Amino acid sequence: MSFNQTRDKIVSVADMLFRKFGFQKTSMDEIAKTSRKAKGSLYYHFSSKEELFSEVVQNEINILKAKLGDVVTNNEYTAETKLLEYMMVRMKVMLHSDNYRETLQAGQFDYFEFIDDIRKDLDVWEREQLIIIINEGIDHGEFAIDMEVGVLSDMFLMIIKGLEIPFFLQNKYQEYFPYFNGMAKILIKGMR
Amino acid sequence: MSFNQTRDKIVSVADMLFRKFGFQKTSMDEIAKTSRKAKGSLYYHFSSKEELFSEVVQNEINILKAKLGDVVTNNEYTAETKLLEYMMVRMKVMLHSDNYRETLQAGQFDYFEFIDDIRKDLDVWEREQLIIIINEGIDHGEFAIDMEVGVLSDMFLMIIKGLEIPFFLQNKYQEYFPYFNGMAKILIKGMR
DNA sequence: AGGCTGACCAAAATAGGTGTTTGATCTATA
DNA sequence: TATAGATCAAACACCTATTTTGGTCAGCCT
Repeated sequence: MSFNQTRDKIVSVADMLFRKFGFQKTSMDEIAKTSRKAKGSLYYHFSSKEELFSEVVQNEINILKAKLGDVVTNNEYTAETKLLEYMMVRMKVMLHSDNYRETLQAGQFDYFEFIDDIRKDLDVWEREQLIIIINEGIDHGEFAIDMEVGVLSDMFLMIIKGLEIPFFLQNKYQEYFPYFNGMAKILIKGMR
Repeated sequence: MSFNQTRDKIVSVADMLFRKFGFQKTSMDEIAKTSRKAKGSLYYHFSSKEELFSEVVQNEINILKAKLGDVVTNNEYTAETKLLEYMMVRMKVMLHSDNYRETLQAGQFDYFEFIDDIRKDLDVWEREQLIIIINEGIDHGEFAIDMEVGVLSDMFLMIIKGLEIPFFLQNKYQEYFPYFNGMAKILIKGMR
């Protein structure tokens, strides 16, 4: 097995186990045994358990970014549709990002501080995407905003992220998701 | 001391201690000693620790209801202003409802199931208030809604409650509150 | 009687000590 | 260079003894 094959194997096994048991309940020993590598090998490729987990989470976030990016750059959509799709796609993809979602509990405990950089990067990136959409909407005369675009973008993010906890950590996804589309429409209508 | 005086003393001491140490870290022994009553007295007035805590929480919720009720019945406000004020007042009052806020962690742990009834009552009540405001807005021609009022009310509640966790449990209140007013305005504008 | 007390109980939480598992390192190997 | 596995200190789980806890009850006081 080549360098990259071994590395990928470790990451995919780690992803599976972290998904199944969570960060703390998954040991490096278990990852080593399941991937049929020695523990030393894991530490040859990753400097720590946290770094390995970070990579797993980063992969999930890259998927999220890719799907959201598709929405933002899809020129068959109006700005309004983009905003709506952005919110819907985000929720749907997040539902399967088990490892990232686990880190949302950060507020309660003090694990996952090491993931803060990743989270902040995502925040900045999403803010940029929303600004792009909103500016596009303003240019096309779809939106008429009387406040700064950056602030508006922040508020959107605040709402979407505010819903992450009840949706995913309190398992209200099934209950609330049917309303989500209607709620997004009101939000967007408020920007016209 | 009369029956009611003793009872009030117990409740106010319990409120103080629960506020300070939380439900689990406050013992009935401590409440008894601090209020200079025998433990038996506590159990003469309240059937259990949970019931005592429930009363403390209920008091906080009654305050919240009173202040929100003032907004809803204030006829100097338009429906739009009522909605805006409702959201603002709710956040501000909630900030001081320490004991109720503690129960928001319910999703993570299994304490506080016994408070579910109280929480559901509040949900129902708030839903009613929002429906009142929205209907008023429709009657006065302020709002033009193309969906059922009950559903719209649910969505409003979902957003407000969704923000409780980041605001209060993740201590983002100071950071996010300045944006809250602007966000509420957009939401409300979406209903015109 | 109604309101309150404090000793009392079983169950739960805690403290202290032991052995195992854990994340991480290091030398050896091919 | 890439992988392996023995090895280490620290964290963790596990057991027992002790304390604390929520809750009860017979009786006291007014």
